[in-house]
Amino acid sequence: MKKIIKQYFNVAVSVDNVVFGFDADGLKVLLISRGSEPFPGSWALPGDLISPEMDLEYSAERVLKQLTGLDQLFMEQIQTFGRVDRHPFGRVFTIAYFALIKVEQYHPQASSWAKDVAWFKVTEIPTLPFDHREILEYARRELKNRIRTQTLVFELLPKYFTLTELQFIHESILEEEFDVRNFRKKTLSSGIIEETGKLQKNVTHRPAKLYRFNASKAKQLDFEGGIL
Amino acid sequence: MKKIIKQYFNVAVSVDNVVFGFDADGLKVLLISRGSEPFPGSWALPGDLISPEMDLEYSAERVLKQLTGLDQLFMEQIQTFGRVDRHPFGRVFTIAYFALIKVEQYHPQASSWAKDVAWFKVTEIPTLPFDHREILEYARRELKNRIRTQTLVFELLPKYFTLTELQFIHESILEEEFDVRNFRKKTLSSGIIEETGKLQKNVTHRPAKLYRFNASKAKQLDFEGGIL
DNA sequence: CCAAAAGTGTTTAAATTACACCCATGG
DNA sequence: CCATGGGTGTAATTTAAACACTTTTGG
Repeated sequence: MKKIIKQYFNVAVSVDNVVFGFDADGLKVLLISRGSEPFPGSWALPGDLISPEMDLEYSAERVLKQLTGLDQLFMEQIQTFGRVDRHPFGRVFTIAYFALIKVEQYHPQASSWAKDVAWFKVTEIPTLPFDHREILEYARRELKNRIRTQTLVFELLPKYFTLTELQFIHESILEEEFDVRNFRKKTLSSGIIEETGKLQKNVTHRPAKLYRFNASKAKQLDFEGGIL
Repeated sequence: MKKIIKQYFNVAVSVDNVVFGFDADGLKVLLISRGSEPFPGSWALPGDLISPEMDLEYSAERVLKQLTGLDQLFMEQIQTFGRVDRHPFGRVFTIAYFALIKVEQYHPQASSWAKDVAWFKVTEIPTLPFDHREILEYARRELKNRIRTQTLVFELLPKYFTLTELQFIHESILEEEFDVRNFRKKTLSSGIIEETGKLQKNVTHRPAKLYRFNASKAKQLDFEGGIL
């Protein structure tokens, strides 16, 4: 028993969060500027070693909150990365999560050892330490899959949104274009988004109708897949 | 740095493998009878603590080989489980993998601390220790998803198989029935399975044609999804 | 000749794709 | 009145679903 502890209970576990956000110029990822070893000064996924006393799910939320102030986000586990040499301090397994955020409604702020925090377009990511690049690419693929098979696109949109935004977000994530009329027909016929009667304000063109996701209708219809 | 080591490098990581097999009476899972603490004598998923010197992927293969003799199987990571109290010896994160096996072509044998090894129908699983029940159910759901989105059903079938077997395996995994004619139309039209000219032998009814998966054709067609 | 599973086509309904013009607003 | 993005319908094609009888073999 003592031998077992010595032989096996000597590794560490971390979580790394891939936080996706969405705004007028497309899909973004939240990175922090590291203020401690290893790799101080470099942009990286908000992640940290986790303490043995907390459940895994909760640890992921806590790390994110500690580094960025973000809380109460939609989060799901994606994959664990365990290459022997992925961390310079020793053997660290990292469990990657992704989180989806309504950019307008939260204001991430660096805290703890994070010196800064910023959104980066997914097409303009700087060099990342550890295997964070690999984790990010994996997360992007998973987001593609899950946007098609789960009803989670609304986690990225504000409460009121236009169909054009809904289409643009799908196009950004799936890296594919859709026909405007077919897209509208399909999404509206799902029965899970509804008109609000409101219109866009202060736009220099015909104002678009604002829609909202009807979660209770979705539940009632047993709607669980993607909207496309 | 020393503090960090003391504070974080004191947990363990294990892998647990959910090995799916398929034969005439349906979908099976391979379990071992545990010959060591904790839970000696109980049936469990073949899994074990892993050593800090090996890559994660390789650890999963190695644990499976050590306990059951099985090697060179198709394996994929599914999810990591990290409830604080899931292991009585301390904080153990476990990374679950699933493996798919052609039952006819391998003969699992208990070794190391596994005292026995046996196939159990997925509908007749005994009580399992740790959170193995939860892991198994998660693996079944993942298998359902992946059978529809990846070309992996052939990992469970022998080299030569009948279309009835192909249909039965889909029905077993997806827990859903399909129309014979529609099933055959769809699978054959995929272009990735081919007749071999061979027939079943020693059956007490009209012998079925034997087909085989044409992997190079699949690659050529960029066929990546499920066959249904 | 019987039992048991293999094998085979057509019709209907539903979903997907392709495609082009007018509308409402602010400046 | 112009620029900008919002908004709309129909026909053609493809895909999915429903459905019942004949064939081949071994015993």
